[in-house]
This record gives sequence, C-alpha cells and structure tokens, in this order.
Amino acid sequence: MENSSQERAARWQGLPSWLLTQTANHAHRLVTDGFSAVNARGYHYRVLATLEEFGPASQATLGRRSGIHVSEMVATINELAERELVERAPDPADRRRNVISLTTAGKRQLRRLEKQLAERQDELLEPLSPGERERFTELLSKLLGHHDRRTGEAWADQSQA
Amino acid sequence: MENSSQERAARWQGLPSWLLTQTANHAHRLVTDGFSAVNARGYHYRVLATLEEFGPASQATLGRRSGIHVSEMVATINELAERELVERAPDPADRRRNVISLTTAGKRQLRRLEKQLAERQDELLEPLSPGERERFTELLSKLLGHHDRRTGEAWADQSQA
DNA sequence: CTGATATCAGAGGGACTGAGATGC
DNA sequence: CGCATCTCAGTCTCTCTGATATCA
Repeated sequence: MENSSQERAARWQGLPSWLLTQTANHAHRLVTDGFSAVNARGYHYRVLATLEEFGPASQATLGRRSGIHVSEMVATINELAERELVERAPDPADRRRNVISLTTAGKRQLRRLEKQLAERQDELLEPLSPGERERFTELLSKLLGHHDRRTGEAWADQSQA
Repeated sequence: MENSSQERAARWQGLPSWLLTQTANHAHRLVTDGFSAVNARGYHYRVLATLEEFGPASQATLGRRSGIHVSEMVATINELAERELVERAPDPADRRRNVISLTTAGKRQLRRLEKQLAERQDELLEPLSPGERERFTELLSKLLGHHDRRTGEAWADQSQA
C-alpha cells in the first residue's frame, strides 16, 4: 500500500501564506453559499450596499466605489435590473451614462444579504473567543493595509464623480 | 484612515471574511510571483516537495499526498518531466501506474522554490512583530483546522482510498 | 465485475484586457 | 482632438466533473 495509515503533514501546511489562502477559501465558500441561498452573489451585495451608502451613480463611479471592474459591472447591473433590485436610467445630463439607483425591493434584498453575511462571519470565526476575534481582525487589517498601500490599491478613496 | 475627505470606506471592508480573502489575494500574488521568478508555479513546488518528503510514488498517490486533483497532476507532471525535474517511469509491478521520482535537477529547483517561499513569507508578514506573527499563524491554524474538519478535508492524513 | 489509474476535454467562477461605439 | 462611458468578447488561472481506455 502506498498510503500508510499515518501520513506526515506536508511541509508547506504551516506556512502563513498557505494558512491564509486555505482559510480564505473556506471563508469565500461560506459567504458565497450564504449569498446563493438568497440567489445572489458577492458583486450583487457590493453594488447594493454601495448604492445605499453613496446614493445613485453611474456604472463607472459605482465601479470605482465598489472595486468592481467596469466590464463586470455591466453584467452585474444586468442581473440586478432584471430582478428589479436596481433601476437603470439614462442620465439626462450626460448621455453616455446610466444612472443606477436602488429600488425598495433592492433594499429588502440588501437586508437579506447582510443577514447572511453576519451569520457567515460568525460561522467563520466560530472557534475563536471574542478576544481572539478582535486580535485576528486587527492583525489582518494591519497586513491588508500594508499590502494595499504597497500595491497602490486604495480604491476606496479614488473617486471624483 | 488614509482616505481622502470625500469617500467613506465601503461598509464591508471591516468584515473578517473580506480582510481574509483580500489579504489572501496579496499572499497568493506574492508567492505566485516568487515561483514564476524561477519559472514555476505552486503545483510544481507541491509535487517536488512531496516527492522529496515521501519518496517516489504514482501520480494518484502523489495527488492524495499533495492535495492536487488527479487530472491536474497529469499536466503538472508533464511540465516537470519536460524540464527533467522529475522522471516518469512505468511501474513494472502495476502497469496502470507511472512511478514519479525526483531528479537531482528537481532537487536543485526545489531549493530555489523554498528560498522564494521563505522570502515571500517574510514579505507577507513584514508589518507584524515576531510575537504578532506567531499569534497570527496560531489563529489561522485554529480556524483552518476547524473548517477542514468541518468539511472533511483532512487530506493530509486521510489514509484509505 | 469492481475498482484504480492515467489521460483528456470541458465547465464555472473571478479578475482582468482589448476593442468598438457613442458622447463629453 | 483627447478622454470617459458602456458594452462585448476573450484571456488566464484555479478547481472540479465527466468520459474513456487500460489494467489489477
């Protein structure tokens, strides 16, 4: 038998990058499953939340604010508009643009998505104590801030229109 | 926040799942770049390391030990064999199987990959103190162990089948 | 017959690139 | 004119499914 009853752990399993990417996969699956339980995906949540937070905007601005690529935005808005969760209307002031706005159905859906999201965070952090959870997010924030700055990805604050 | 005056941060940016997946993206990019600097990718490292650690094996066994899907293993071994980093020989004891073994060039390449890997871990954790690094990997290990168990992915020590 | 092995083709999601058409 | 916006088509990488041929 090539497989003994006790295999050693592969040597890379203790590496921070491995732990990080594997745990992130679990997190991603949890959240994705939560979203698809209400027939949505991550982009839907991000667009709806951005609309609620910043108000109606063009697709391009929406893309900048939510960190979603413009060409992805097209498909995302298509899906949301089809379900009447957002409204897509031509901008009278600039005929290149569509003005996207949240409908009341969209707001209701956003509430559902946020409920899912909160539950999945809890599921993700389940084995950690409250104190550990706090330290964990602190450490992650520190790392993410560092690398976002390093690679110039402060997309949250690069917007003018 | 280094945010300019106008834009608030998107509301999901503090969520553990967001911090985790985004940071993991950075980690993945770092490691991938490190590997591609020596013309390799993650699967190459995992196969070479597994070969060194457990010795020659069939592709299927190699897949179980390294967590790489069998159909991916075919392409991975193709690439490694083409560069003569591994040898692929028919198993005389079982004609379905190929026995894959590490060449001396493969060992040299493995050293290069491990060097890259170590450097990138350091780059990843740069903003953290030694104590923080330790706590960080501890917390991640706790989470990953939990979710691996939860979803039955203890592929590192699953012996049968 | 069953199960395992190696191979190949392809799906599917996520992030991105490039080009074209329209309008500022 | 240069630039922005919207759209579509396609690439790339990773992971997984399915089908097939071979053999234990």
